Amino acid sequence: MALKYSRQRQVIKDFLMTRKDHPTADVVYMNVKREYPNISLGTVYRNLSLLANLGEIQRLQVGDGIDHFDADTSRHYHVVCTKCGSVTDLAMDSTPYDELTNTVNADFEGIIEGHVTYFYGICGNCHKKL
Amino acid sequence: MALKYSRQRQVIKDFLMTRKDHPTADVVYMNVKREYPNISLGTVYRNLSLLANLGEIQRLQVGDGIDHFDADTSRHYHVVCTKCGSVTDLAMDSTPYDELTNTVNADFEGIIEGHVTYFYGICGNCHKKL
DNA sequence: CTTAAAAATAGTAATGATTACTATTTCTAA
DNA sequence: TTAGAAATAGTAATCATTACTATTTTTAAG
Repeated sequence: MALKYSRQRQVIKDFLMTRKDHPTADVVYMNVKREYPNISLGTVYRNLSLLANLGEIQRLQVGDGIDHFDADTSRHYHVVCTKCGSVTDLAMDSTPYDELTNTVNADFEGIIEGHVTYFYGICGNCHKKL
Repeated sequence: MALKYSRQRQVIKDFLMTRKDHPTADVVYMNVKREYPNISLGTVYRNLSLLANLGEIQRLQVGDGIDHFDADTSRHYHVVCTKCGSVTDLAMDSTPYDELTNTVNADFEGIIEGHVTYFYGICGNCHKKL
């Protein structure tokens, strides 16, 4: 099953690349619908999953039960605001990431391939409002 | 709404304390049903959520879309096996945890309260079989 | 030991994100 | 140009979890 070009997939990825707020499939759907009115929600889900599996985008499971997506595949962390639910990028070099993986691998009887970390707290915007 | 004792809640917590494999609500239900045949699935969900909110147990969202539960509320990490899906405890002191939180707080414009981390890889059992 | 109000339960229906299905349309290599 | 593979739109199904409601438990006070 060779991958075949699809206009819809391109539009979905293009849209995701314009956003830094890690939208859900439903948000992607509602926005893409504006320039592609008869796109199907199933198509959005299918392509987001496909792109995530190909490693072209990242799937984030931040704990609210809804998958979020990020077109930035470089290694970076995320902060989930416990007040407004926003998901924002966290600038940080990858040294702590590698250190943590190595520390854990040292005395684990299997193989640690990596880890996912989500930070929780009050985002900049909500903090200003207090 | 003061908390009132319930036999069901006690049985649910007692069962969870006997397990180290971080069972899902459905697994808890099936097991508790054996000694409490007419317990309801809704009761299991309601009490697991209640206990988690009270801080008496921990809810784990490991990425498989199903909530897992852990009666051990001490701070510790978990490894999710990418082969068999098992969730196992990881012995590690909390120094890396605090360090990571502090590192991130240093230049973040909001407030980081904590973070959740899940390690992914091959568990000890699956590793032996290779 | 009653009893009455609050809380919890069992059983069932509803919710909501996601996936599956299918007839039709779109891609693309020959 | 065309044929077969892949993708889509639209809809139905899935499945973990939550909501609802009549009934049962719990518990504190008389």
